[in-house]
Amino acid sequence: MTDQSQACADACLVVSDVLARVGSKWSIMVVATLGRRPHRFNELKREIEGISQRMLTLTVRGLERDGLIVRTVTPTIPPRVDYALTDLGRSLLEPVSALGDWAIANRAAVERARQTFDADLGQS
Amino acid sequence: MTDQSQACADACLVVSDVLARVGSKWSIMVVATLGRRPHRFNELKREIEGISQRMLTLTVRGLERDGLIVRTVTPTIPPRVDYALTDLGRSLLEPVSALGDWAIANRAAVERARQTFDADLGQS
DNA sequence: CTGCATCCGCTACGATACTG
DNA sequence: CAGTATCGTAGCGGATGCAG
Repeated sequence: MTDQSQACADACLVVSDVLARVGSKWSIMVVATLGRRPHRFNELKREIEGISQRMLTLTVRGLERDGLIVRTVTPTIPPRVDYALTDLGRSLLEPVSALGDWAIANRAAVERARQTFDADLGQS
Repeated sequence: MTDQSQACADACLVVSDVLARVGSKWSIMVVATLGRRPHRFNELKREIEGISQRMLTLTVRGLERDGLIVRTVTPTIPPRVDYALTDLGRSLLEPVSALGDWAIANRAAVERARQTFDADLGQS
């Protein structure tokens, strides 16, 4: 392995680590939803259509563990739990938005590439 | 679902789609490696330590399908296959680098948050 | 050298039911 | 309301062997 690839491997491990969390199916939706305003557990569940209660729990746990969101418990009856972005979470929103802009700007190109690829596959 | 969350869901689906590809364990490494210069199949395999042949094949197929990399076959004996970024792939490198910078800049904060979280878990 | 096919374990995920 | 627990399944990903 070259020095250059070693340096890349080092950086890539960190980046992969972040991407493993941010890139997981639901994390980005939770972060984006909380980016608008804080939400309660079931508010998140309702707004993020299709997510199961289990996955929402696991997702917010992971995000909280990484310090991207905070979980505020109000021990009333019924209990109330609010989730909100931390400063760290908000700072993540910026590069993620950049990636989001890329995705939206190039969605057509990607879609075309896929159709071409799949079509050529049929000819082989 | 509100109009706002509907608009988010729409955008998030696209973003998730991109992240599902880019965020997969090996894709970013392949893109980053090809970002430096084109590589042959086994060059990639050697530089990206830990990747299995199967996953490298699947990863480059996926990236090729999405139009992010090109696969050039030279039918000699032994056969030679080169992979390189497309313009689309290079344009992706920019927002991904931004995310990479964030990851590197905040790796310590995330690591600290995790340790704190895990420590508090033991107390509960 | 570059891949594809097969087998197989593992874990992520969804559905459901139960608790404080 | 906000979870936890359990179970079943499906797909990811590694190891190996074969082919062009």
